[in-house]
Amino acid sequence: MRKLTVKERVVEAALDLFQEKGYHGVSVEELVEHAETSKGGFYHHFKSKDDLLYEIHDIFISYVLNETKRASEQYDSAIDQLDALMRTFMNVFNIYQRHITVFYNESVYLLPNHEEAITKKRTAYRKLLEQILINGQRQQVFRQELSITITAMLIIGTVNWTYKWYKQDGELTMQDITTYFNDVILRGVMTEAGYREAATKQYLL
Amino acid sequence: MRKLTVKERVVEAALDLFQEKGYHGVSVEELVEHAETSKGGFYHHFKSKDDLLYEIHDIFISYVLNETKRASEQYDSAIDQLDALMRTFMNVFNIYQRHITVFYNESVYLLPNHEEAITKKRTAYRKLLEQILINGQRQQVFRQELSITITAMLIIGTVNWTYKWYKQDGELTMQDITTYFNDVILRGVMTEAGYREAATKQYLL
DNA sequence: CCACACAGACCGACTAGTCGGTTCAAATTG
DNA sequence: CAATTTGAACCGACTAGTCGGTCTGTGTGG
Repeated sequence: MRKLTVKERVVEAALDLFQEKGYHGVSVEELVEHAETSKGGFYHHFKSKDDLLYEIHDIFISYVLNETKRASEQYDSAIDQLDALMRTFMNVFNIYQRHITVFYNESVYLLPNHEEAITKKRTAYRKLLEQILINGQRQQVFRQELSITITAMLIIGTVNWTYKWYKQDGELTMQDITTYFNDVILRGVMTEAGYREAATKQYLL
Repeated sequence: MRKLTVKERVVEAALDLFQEKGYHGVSVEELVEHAETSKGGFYHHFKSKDDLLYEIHDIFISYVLNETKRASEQYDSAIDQLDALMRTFMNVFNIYQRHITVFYNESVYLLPNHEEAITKKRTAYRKLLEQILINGQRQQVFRQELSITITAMLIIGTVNWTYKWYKQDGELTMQDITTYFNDVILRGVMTEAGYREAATKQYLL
């Protein structure tokens, strides 16, 4: 385990403190104390307190976006793609839950200054999911009468909300949760043909 | 339309401003200006700025809790109950979307001071939903292998997340959205017997 | 005249960000 | 290889401003 840089220590401290007390509940003073650095050190690496919040967001959203793209490109079947997307997102919880929590709690304060950069990546992610749903309709495995937009929102809502209640040391693992989610969502969106494919591939309980 | 009281004007102003700029993005100064009152007026009605945030939350959660209880008590069938719960929650969006937005965005800052009061009502709501799912399993209309906890979280996540993207003046009405949500979720959780009941009752697309 | 609703000047605590200064390791030079 | 230079990393006292909350005063309806 290599020694952490100051910048990394600051991010670590921020994740712990922001998650607990919120962005506005933690002063830069308190932050640098936990990170075992100083005000000077902090402002050497970050333009502002706001800038730190943005970086935390970007670390996480970039990772999710890349991983999801990579994962879904490995498959042709929309059912496989949807499963991959879900698993990818749920996997990053184990690494990035603190980032996600901080991001969703504080995004109101972040938006005015970094709106463009944020919206871009979030839209890209939504499009990725919507494309999978469209693929599924083309492949006749997802029902034609589905609204792409609303279905996408249902899925995003389901996975995103997990940050509000998932506990890493709880009795449910991310594996379990994803399996359940996939089961309910797939059954909810699939056609008969899709059902047969998913059953064969053991996606259902 | 009767004249609004100072207290009501403050709450109205808070909902508009907090939704846009967040709780910490709005000073009491700015708030009372928008509400066309003064600091004295504000502190005559509220113990603190924090207290206002709590009231906003309580107005909304109390309403949802009562309405949901009332709605689900009207039915014996778990399918009807789940539909009623969904419709109730989605309906309050048209009245309380601003409350909900403020509440979820700022709940981190609210918790330390009002933890007990908040947790109580939120837990009550979750229990209500879980009980409906259990009823459904007893009635053999929801699948036995469902995890009550995870399914409840999927549903709560789906409906709660709506505050992030639903626009009152958008092309989708809350009616449309709820119908889609119900369709996907019901298909996801039901047994064959449940499917026949729901189809008869026109809950599916 | 008194209780209540409200006004707004004021206070004190707190905090984001600055800035002159220090350290130290690596690059440059003679 | 020592002597010297350089500059990035880091420090922390300080500032300028903000903002939640208080307090005294004032008008008003009963």
